[in-house]
Amino acid sequence: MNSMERTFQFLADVFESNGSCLVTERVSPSLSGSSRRKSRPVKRIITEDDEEEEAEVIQAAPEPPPPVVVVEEEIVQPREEIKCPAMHQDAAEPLLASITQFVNNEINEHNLHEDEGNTSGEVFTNGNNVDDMDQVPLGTNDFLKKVAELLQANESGTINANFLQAQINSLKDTGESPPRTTNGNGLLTPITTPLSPLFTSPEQLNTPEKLLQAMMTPSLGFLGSNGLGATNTGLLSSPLIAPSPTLLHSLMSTPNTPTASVTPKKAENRPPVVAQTLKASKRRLFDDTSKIEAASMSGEDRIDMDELEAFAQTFKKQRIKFGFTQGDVGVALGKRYGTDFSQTTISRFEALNLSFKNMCKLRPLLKEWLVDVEVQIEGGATVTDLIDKKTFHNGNHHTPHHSDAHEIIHSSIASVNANTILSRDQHVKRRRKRTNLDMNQRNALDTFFTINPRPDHDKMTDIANTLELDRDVVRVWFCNRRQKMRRVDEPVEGELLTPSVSPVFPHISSMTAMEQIQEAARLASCQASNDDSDGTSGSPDAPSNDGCSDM
DNA sequence: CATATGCAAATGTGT
DNA sequence: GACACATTTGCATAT
Repeated sequence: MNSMERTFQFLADVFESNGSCLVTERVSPSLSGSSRRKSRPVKRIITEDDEEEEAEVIQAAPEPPPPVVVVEEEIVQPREEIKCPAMHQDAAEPLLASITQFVNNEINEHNLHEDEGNTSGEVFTNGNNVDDMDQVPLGTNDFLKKVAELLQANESGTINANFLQAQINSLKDTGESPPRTTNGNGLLTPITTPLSPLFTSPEQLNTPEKLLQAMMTPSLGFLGSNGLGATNTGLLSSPLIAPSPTLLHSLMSTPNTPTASVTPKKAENRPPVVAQTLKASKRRLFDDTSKIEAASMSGEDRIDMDELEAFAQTFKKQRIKFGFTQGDVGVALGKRYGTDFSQTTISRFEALNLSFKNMCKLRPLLKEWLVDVEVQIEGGATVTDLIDKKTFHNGNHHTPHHSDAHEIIHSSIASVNANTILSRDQHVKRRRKRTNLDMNQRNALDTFFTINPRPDHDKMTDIANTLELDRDVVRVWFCNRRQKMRRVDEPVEGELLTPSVSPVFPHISSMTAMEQIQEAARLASCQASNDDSDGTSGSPDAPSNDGCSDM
């Protein structure tokens, strides 16, 4: 989608959202706690339906907005709460008319007088589409240029509601840019429709003027050549003058994608616990942490985020080009750094589905690996060679034993000058392989938890023995379980949550404590596949009998 | 088969 | 060492 398409698409959306709120309410971002999870993915490539945070960071930029041609301050400032009355279908027309009028005014005022445009502080470095606008003299910003382009095509000095609507319809129907050719509907009538009475407050983004201003602001995504915004280089594109992201979110909001402005249940000193359930489904944009981090950043650092995105993109491209799968990369990294990563992690990295911090942490590793691979290939190595090596390593993957990893690295991966890295990563603290609890173990643990969520050391040991699990695994399980329970117990508004105590056993709730204990013990012993279920070791029943006392 | 994602295990940090 | 809480990471499985 080019800027014009987006612009019109936006308009189309606006008019299409019957009965919907053009600008949805949004609570103060700083407190919104919309992300209950402290750390959320960095992904910031805005997709059509992204409705949350994102530019908060940018907005927090301390720098004052540079002098700009068209963008007025009022849209540089807006933040926090933005509400508006719902815009109904019948309000569309007046609004459309207003927009049209506004555009006309803007054009007249800013551009049509100017000749070859690009006068005052005008910068259009991204110059997308500019070239094919031969004689469009507009010089204020892309949007107006587009409008002018259309006008020109329409051979009219003005545009009107019908024309706009036609463009919108055209866009909606074809999914393409509105045609440049004459629209020819005799659409030269100046607009006379007054502003919709629905939009009156200057504080809100509910006037066509503001809508347009928003649209004309590259950082809002309606203009510019891509969704990254990184390539918008003109003054108007400067993130520093970006209007509140709130605007964007508001603008992008639809009834179906409510701005998840979840009110934090607790004060900032104790951030709300995250219910990962919902969050995980939509890892996206900047999280609170990122915002904070980014907010404290200045210029260059912030660019880093763009670099991050760019790198992720590049990385993926190269990776694919070289024929590596995500899993391959994960393993390769393991060889180099002693701690391999899963396909999942690589996938998330590429998709920017990691926290900002996490992205930053992984980037250098991936970067090095990529560089080495590139060097090797340039040095004559065939992709096949690399893949072979890679494959070879894969073979060892299943024996992720610390020391082994090093051997492997030294021997085979030598190709990729791992030496450097290795020396630096002698520590190689391997992450414990994720334990996969089977159903019986889960059930038993849940039951134990029901009985006593905080078993002491001894009970923990008993449970571990009973379930044939590492005591640490059990301990961690209880920790995580309690964590989960807290989340459930303190659900944030609007969150779907399951009962705190896992209903693993449909019948469990009707059981007495003792029955539950016995059941747990039974399961435990069953799954243990051992013989001495009669408790010669005293384990099966021990934890239960003792443990139940406190419940 | 490769990649994306839900859920939760493991880890890090501070107390 | 244990706990709470936040965060990272990966298994299992969906796409």
